[in-house]
Amino acid sequence: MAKQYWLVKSEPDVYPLEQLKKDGHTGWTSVRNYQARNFMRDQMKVGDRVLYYHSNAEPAAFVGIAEVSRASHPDPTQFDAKSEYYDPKSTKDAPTWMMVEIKYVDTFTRAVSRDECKKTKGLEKMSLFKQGRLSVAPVTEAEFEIVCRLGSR
DNA sequence: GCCAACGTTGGC
DNA sequence: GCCAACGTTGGC
Repeated sequence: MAKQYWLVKSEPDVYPLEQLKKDGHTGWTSVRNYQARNFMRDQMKVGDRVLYYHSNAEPAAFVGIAEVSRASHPDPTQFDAKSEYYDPKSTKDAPTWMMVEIKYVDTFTRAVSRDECKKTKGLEKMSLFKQGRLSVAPVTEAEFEIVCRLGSR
C-alpha cells in the first residue's frame, strides 16, 4: 500500500511533542473512539508519516512530525482494571481497542496554527475542520506537504 | 469556564 | 431501531 499520511492530536499538558522527542517513541494508547481505532487498526502502516497536533493549546497547532513505527496491536490499558481507560468488555482474545506506536521525527521550526491552516489555500478542507474531535485522522499527501513547508520556514 | 458538536448509552 | 439524555472534546 502506498504511504499514507495522518494527524494525531495530543494535549500538550498530557503528552507534548517534546515528550515524544525525549521518549523516542510511544504507544498511542487510550484512544476510545471507533473511527480513530479503525484508522489505526485497518490503515496505519509502519512508515506512514504523521503530523503532530497540539489540541487545547494556545494556539491549537501542528508542531512537528512523527512516523508510525509499529502497526496495530491491542491497547494494554483496556485490560488494566486500574486504568481510567479500562474496558471490562474487552478480552485478550477479542480486544476492542487497538493502538499503533509512533516515533519522533522532527519538530517544526515554528508551529502552524489551526487558524493559519484555515486561511491557507489547500488546507481549508482538512478533515480536522470537518470533524474536529477525532484524535487520529487522515490527511492528504498535499496537505501534509503544505503543513510541513509552513512549519519549516 | 462556556458551550457547540457529536459520539454513546439506554429506555421504550 | 429511534431518540432523548448524557458525557466528552476542544475551540474560543
